[in-house]
Amino acid sequence: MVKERVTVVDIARAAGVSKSTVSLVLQGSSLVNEVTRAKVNATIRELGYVYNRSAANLRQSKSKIIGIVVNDLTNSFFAELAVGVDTVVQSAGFVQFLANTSEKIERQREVVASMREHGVSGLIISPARGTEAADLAPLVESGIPVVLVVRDIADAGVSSLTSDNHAGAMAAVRHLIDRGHRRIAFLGGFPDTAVFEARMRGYREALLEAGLDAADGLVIGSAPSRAGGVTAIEQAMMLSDRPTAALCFNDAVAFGVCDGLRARRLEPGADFAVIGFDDVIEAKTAVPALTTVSVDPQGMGQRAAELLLKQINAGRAEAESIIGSVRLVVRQSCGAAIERKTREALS
Amino acid sequence: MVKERVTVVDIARAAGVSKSTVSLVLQGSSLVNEVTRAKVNATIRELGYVYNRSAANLRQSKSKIIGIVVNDLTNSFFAELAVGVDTVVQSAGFVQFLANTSEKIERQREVVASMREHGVSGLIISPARGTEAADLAPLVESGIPVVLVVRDIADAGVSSLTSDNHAGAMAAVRHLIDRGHRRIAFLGGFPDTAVFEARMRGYREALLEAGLDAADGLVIGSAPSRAGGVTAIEQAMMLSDRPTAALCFNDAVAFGVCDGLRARRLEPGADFAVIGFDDVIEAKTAVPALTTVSVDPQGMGQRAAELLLKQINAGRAEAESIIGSVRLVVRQSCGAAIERKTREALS
DNA sequence: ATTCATAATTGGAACGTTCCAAATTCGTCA
DNA sequence: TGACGAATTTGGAACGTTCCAATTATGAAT
Repeated sequence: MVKERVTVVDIARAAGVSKSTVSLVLQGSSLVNEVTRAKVNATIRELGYVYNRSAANLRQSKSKIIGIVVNDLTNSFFAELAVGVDTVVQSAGFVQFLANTSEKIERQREVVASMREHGVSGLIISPARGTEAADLAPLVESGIPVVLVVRDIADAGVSSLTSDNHAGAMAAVRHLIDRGHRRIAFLGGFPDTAVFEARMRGYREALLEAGLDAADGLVIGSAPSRAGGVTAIEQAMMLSDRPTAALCFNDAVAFGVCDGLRARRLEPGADFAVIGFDDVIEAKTAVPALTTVSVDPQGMGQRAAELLLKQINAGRAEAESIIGSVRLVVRQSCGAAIERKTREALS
Repeated sequence: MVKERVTVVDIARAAGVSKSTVSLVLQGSSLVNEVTRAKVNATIRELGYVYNRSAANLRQSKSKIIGIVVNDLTNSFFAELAVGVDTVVQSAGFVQFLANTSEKIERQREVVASMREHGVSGLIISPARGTEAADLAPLVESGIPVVLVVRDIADAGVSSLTSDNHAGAMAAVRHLIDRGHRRIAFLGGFPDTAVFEARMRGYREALLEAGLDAADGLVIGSAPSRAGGVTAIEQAMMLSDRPTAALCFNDAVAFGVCDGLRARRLEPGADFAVIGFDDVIEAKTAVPALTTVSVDPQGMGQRAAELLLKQINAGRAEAESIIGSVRLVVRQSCGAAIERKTREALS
């Protein structure tokens, strides 16, 4: 049962042409006559030939592989990002190496090295916490296009695709203020990340703009996960002067906050307004449907892939930083004000 | 800026040894003297050499790549499965090609072909709906180990790792019956899949065992997603004789069912019992915490990877079918805790 | 018939590694 | 000193492709 490999020379011999001709057919060259092309293709099918990309890579040192490394595939935001990348990358005839770092910088070093050894022709990376420009230096030195997604790294000299976290956070908080909220918390996320910093800055700015003071006590960090959201809201509810609304670091945290509220017999949307960030796929079907700042992870993955492919094809493109715009999607979880108004109207 | 490649010969020249020696060092052979090894390693670092796996693959036709293809990466069950695979595969020095088929058989064909061309030394696949044994035939003929996960395919002649869907469903339904439920629905999932069939059979059998009749009307299919769960429960509630409990096809459906119940002002766990299947990571933090049949997706990914690696190392292992055991994790969505508390209060 | 342009085809030399058989060095023992 | 075995080292020859320069076939124009 151990079949030995069928190679181009086998095909060539069987079809009565030279291996060069077979190679030409394989790459769809227009140089080859229609009838020979047909004959060769027939032979290929007949002998069950499979193309050996390792060999091809060796000769023409450019592979059809791109790498994508994410810090937490378990988070559906990143899973969706990955499928976004996958769709465009696939249809461009590339294939993706996907690695998950679980936020561990050591693991990230390994996988990046491994990808380099495999000759990826480009890399999309959502870097683990604490990644520095130096970690990416070898890549850029060897001329491999890199695009950072979600998290930017200062002075890395590579392209990046982030979203307008600052504007998104401002829009969300303004909305809460418009609805009459005065004590608004910012819940979840690790404070030492650039994304946290940007969202928090937007939150602060919107508060100041409205003449509200941005007390530090209402900013409560946590793991950026559902479980983290639960603990963050618990902490928030222990405050002497409780908030009535919260902007959450991301949707996962927001769901956790909803869970935590229910555990206290508070109905999210009615008794407390919550807004998320990301607009993951579950946001619209959840009950109450989550008001959130839409980042469109899948679209982001697609754009990142397009950017990367552009750089790969261009040979050597200079770094560009794209800040994707973002929009507030108002659904039900921030409906506190409405409910209150209704209640007042009834009384 | 365009650095040309540093190769083993460059290292050899710089270190004053032959390329063979460098190669030996690279593979950590014990044949080479300690001091030369050190010298070579120093040179490697100094010149910034990066190993070229394409070249190595070409020579010793076995790569350090395994492929994993899943039918829906957006579903966190599969995302977790993928990270499970990733962890063990990484630490064995392999790297994974991950592809998402979005349940499209055509896409699956492409990605499998592509992986073959890249010379993966093994493949883990959760096949798209409608995959037949013939689709995998080329793989097995060329001696590439394949392990099916989650969904088995009859007569494919490859290893498979599934979970005991039948027993899990029975346990769940028995539990509901024990709690006094008599009208129990089976919600969600595509009826034309083996997994659906197995779970449904378990559901039926548990009902019959208890002398309840398994009316067809209580089995309602839908997309195996959160949105599908919403529609399924809506349909169930339109029945003249409504169910009081449901076993859901998977956790995503179960969450959707909870959403749908809330939309009707029914509290899952209190007014209606729901049990999921899979035990995804959110199941324990959701409110109410989801009672579910635990399948441990990450562990499943790990076991699949281990099985695959075993076969890769063994050269040619015969197919084995593993049916992972499964256990019911009782949390709050089936009303268990509440009932218990009530009972204690009464006594 | 000859010439010439164009279309098609083709050998061989890479690409960067591993593997094999053979060669070299080294220490030890007679 | 010579011989011998073990420990190291080393030249090629692969591996399966692509690319280049060169060759051959084709057909039209003279």
